[in-house]
Amino acid sequence: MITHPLHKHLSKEIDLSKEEFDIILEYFTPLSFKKKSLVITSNQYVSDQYFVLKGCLRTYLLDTSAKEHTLQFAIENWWSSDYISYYTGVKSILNVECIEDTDLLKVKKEDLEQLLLRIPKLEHFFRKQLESAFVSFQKRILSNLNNTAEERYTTFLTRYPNIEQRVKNYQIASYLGITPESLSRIRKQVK
Amino acid sequence: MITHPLHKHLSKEIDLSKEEFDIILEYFTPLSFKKKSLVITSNQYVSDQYFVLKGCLRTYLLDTSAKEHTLQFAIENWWSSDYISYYTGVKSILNVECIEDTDLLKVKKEDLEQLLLRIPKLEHFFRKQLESAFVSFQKRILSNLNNTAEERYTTFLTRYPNIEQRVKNYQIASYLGITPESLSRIRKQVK
DNA sequence: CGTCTATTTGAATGTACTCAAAAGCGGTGG
DNA sequence: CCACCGCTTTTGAGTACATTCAAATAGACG
Repeated sequence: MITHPLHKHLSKEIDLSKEEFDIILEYFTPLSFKKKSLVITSNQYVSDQYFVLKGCLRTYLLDTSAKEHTLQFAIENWWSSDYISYYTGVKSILNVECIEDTDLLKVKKEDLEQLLLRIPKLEHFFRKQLESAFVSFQKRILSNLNNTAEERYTTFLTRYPNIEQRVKNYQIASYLGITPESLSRIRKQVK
Repeated sequence: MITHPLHKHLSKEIDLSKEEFDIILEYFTPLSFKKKSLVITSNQYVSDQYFVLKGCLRTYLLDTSAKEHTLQFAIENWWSSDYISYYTGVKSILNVECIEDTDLLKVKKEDLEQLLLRIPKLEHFFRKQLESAFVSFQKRILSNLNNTAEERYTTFLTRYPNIEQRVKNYQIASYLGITPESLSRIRKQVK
């Protein structure tokens, strides 16, 4: 019987014995953050990624006029990081903040690469993970090109179910690329 | 001395002997297309991806009002497919057309997966490939959220250098998410 | 209960869009 | 080589829609 959330999550793609999973788990460090604290800030070299056990993260860009542009939300069983920095080695331009009190599992890039060598099945998992992340970002670009803000909003609600209660509307607006006022008017229409 | 374009391309990430590359090459089928022909059309199951030897491809979505939305261009040494269909197994929604007479190397998904087992280094290559594709799509989303159409246009020109001569402006407009008329006015500004 | 933050509403502004027409460009055939 | 045709780009005018700014309302939290 699989009880650990990360074990459950990995099991969607690969079979792992209790023993294998225990090895994996040793590579991860549990961390707890209070609401509003920042897990990643801009202008750093990011060498970790995070698995969300409980809570909710938001990844956003702060532009030159101090406006926030939300790239991604991450709830339970999602992964998060500044992947631009993580993968390419440049300094981060993104911030990752906790929208709620949040429990994370952190893993260092180097450690993960080692772990992938030790447990090759995991490499398969992370390739699949990347594939689906790639696909969902492609879909988002198509949605930006093809759909109105109202359509994107309803798509958002189905993609992040039950997230309205957890996330501020102005944060959703900044994900959709519109102002809070525009989202407010869209929400009035939708009803 | 490495002469084959695909060998050169793979060598940016991994070392391959002539013998190894010859094995790899057997998995690929050369194809030639005339300008304006479609490599992939919507409503199919896509099980191949393509490496561009010569020419230029454009991947686009045709919406309900018959407008085209360009997801990607692919010139020499780029890969192309409908990756949403390829990775998730759903029917394609995208079209891939040849903007010029184009020479491709085609590889079947099943064959590629086999090949990855046979030559594990290649798996590393394709993971890296996915990572950088993922990163560039994240950047594009951020750019859509953060930048004006004019900024996105100049970014586009640096990301696809020397492509202006090869691609119609209305196709660039459909990549940027604006009308050809708007792009025309932007181009007038930029000068 | 009061304060701070988030959301809604309204009015004015601006930016990108649509539609229509003209100009430019490239390829083909006479 | 030139003239024509089709396609692309540009230009202009009117329109629609999202934005900004400001103010009012609603909600959350100590």
